[in-house]
Amino acid sequence: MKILPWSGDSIFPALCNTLLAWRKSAPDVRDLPWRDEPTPYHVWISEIMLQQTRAAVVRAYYLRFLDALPSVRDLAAVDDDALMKLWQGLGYYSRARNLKRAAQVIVAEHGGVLPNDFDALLALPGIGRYTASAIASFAYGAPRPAVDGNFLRVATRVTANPIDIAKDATKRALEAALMPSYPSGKDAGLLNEAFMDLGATICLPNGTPLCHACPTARLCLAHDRVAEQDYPVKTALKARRKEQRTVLLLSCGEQIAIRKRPAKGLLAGLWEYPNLDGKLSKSAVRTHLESEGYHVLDIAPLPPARHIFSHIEWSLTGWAVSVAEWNEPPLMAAEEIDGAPAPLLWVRREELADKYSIPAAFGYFTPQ
DNA sequence: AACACGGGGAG
DNA sequence: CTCCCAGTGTT
Repeated sequence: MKILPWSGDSIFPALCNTLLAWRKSAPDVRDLPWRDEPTPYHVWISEIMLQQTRAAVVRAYYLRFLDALPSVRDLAAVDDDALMKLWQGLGYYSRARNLKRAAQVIVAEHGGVLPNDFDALLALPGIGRYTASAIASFAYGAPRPAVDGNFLRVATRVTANPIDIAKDATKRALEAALMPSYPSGKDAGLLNEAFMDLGATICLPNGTPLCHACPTARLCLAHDRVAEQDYPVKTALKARRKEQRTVLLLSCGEQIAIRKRPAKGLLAGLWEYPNLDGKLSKSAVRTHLESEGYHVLDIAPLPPARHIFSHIEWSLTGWAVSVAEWNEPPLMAAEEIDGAPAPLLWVRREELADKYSIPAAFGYFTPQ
């Protein structure tokens, strides 16, 4: 696909002027708490949470997170399980781990304050070009475009540019093309907000964009051609692979068995119910557990479940298994994960809900 | 450049 | 079902 510069790029200065004026013209109709007091810490936390996550979902998480961890130093010292509990349900859990790692760097190397330099921000774990630009503009007034999905959609639509927005080169080129049109100071952040607000409320991704309400409609080339739906152009996503797993809700008296997932990969470091590859029958589950040394008292089927990740689809078969108490420790179902045994942890039900975060993919089986 | 990485809301 | 969201890190 043709690379920038694109003929429509001459629109960019007028686009930025129009969007900035639009953002300033009306009171902020969106109730977004991170806009109330845009300190570097607040902007940072919100921007990380907002990655691939809708603002409506983030709101509650954001408020709870800041209540629990009001400062960079609090974050740098947070307990890992408590951190995951705060993040449970947001997905992309490496964001939370990177948040803590970056906080420790900020305390150690930047006096506990987010750096105001774009390259210094970019060097922190979990902060890429988008987030570095967002922090630099919202919190420090730097004239930098924050190139996210909204920005890419608006920029390519207004200029009717068929460039593939999934390509990294596209993001770089548009960032460079828009940078000269960016103001400094408070307006830098307001202009980035304008791109996001337009993309979120008017220049919509699916269905029909609300061009009748769009401040940039008169200079939008896609609108002029009645071709709004043709933009943005994006390479198709790869098909998901399908996997079958069998989940065991293992109970012994009042205790439930969970185990920690490997530190790398899918749902890294999170707690899960023990589970096995494939779709196992009742008798296969019994045979497996007895070979591990358990005395199985009862096995009952749980409703089948499905969980969709961005790149995997799980079909889950669940069994509620009751096992007899034992006297000799080490009666552990030592499932091999990446060659290393993952011992089971037996916890009381109340403790499970209170302290351990079970990701949604296994949440279907959480006992009531 | 391609892929891994969650979960949910909307059409 | 499909798309995609205020993306980043790894290979």
